Amino acid sequence: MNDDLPDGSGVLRLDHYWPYQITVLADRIARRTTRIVKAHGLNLSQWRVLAAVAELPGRTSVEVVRVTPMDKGIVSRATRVLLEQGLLRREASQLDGRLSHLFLTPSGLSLYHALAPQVQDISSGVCDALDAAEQQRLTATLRELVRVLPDLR
Amino acid sequence: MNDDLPDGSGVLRLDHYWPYQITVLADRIARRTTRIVKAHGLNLSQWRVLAAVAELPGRTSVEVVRVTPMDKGIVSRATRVLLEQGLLRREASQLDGRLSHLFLTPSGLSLYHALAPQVQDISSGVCDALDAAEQQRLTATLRELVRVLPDLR
DNA sequence: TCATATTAGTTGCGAGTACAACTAATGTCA
DNA sequence: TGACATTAGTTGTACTCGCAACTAATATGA
Repeated sequence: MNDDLPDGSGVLRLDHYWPYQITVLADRIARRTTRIVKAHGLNLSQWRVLAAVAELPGRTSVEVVRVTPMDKGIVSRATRVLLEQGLLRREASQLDGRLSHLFLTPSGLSLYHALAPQVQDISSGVCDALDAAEQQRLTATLRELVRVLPDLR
Repeated sequence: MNDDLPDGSGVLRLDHYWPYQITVLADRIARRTTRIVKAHGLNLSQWRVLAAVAELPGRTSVEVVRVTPMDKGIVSRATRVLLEQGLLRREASQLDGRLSHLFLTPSGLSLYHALAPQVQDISSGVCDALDAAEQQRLTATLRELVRVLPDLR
């Protein structure tokens, strides 16, 4: 992909460089998501923990870290706040005393169901710009990139 | 794109949701880039300013903010450090006393030429996973998404 | 030409993040 | 069994960021 390579002068063309495009997009998505969840008293990390637990109830902190671009320290602090706010509930594992499973409380679930559609609206308008085939290709390609670019943590 | 929609239960499937995939990818790119430039005494913001000025010498701070997912305060601080380190040079505009143009010094340019290939290597290995057509489509689609999802700042 | 609005850039400060050190529980293997 | 390594999760700390307030220069328009 020549778009990814510098021109003759050895200078990186930012707007033709896909890692840079992804960085810009991710920043815009994060700002919009932050704005939405902040209106309900959450920061972005707390929202991500909530969403990860909603997706698969019973996830442990380590599992949240694995599916999420967050440090385990951040997950720990976000979890504590969500527990204090009564949005999350924690159950110590019977099998392994080190870990505990996270679940949404009823109020956590209702907050999640209030927020998730708004967060999805960020992308739904954008998706209209792409036809179905393009969208399909995009997610497939992104999934491949995620697979090929492993996490260094 | 059904992949972007929640399943019947109203729960967002993170790994099928492209904004989330982009967030994960951007995080991995940022961590790797940070690691590379930190070894040369820069943080990520400082590197971004350096790269933006290298791409188009004479850019002002506001122009750097426009092409970059950074707050003007962050750009201001990053610029000051780069000026102090002798990597950047500033020229007050003759036409408008409020703005000044930024240029790389010789040592700034040589640092840029040392770092840029390493930063590019982050993606070049990854690109091998995609054939040329896929890569072409990816950048085109991303450019479209960037266009359609405007910056809120 | 003067009052008002806008823009470029800086700075203060509260909040959030990264990284590493730490505790406690479990796994490994002689 | 017992020494040692690994893993889950927490916490301390320095750094970074986001936002808004601020200064100074330019634009606007009666």
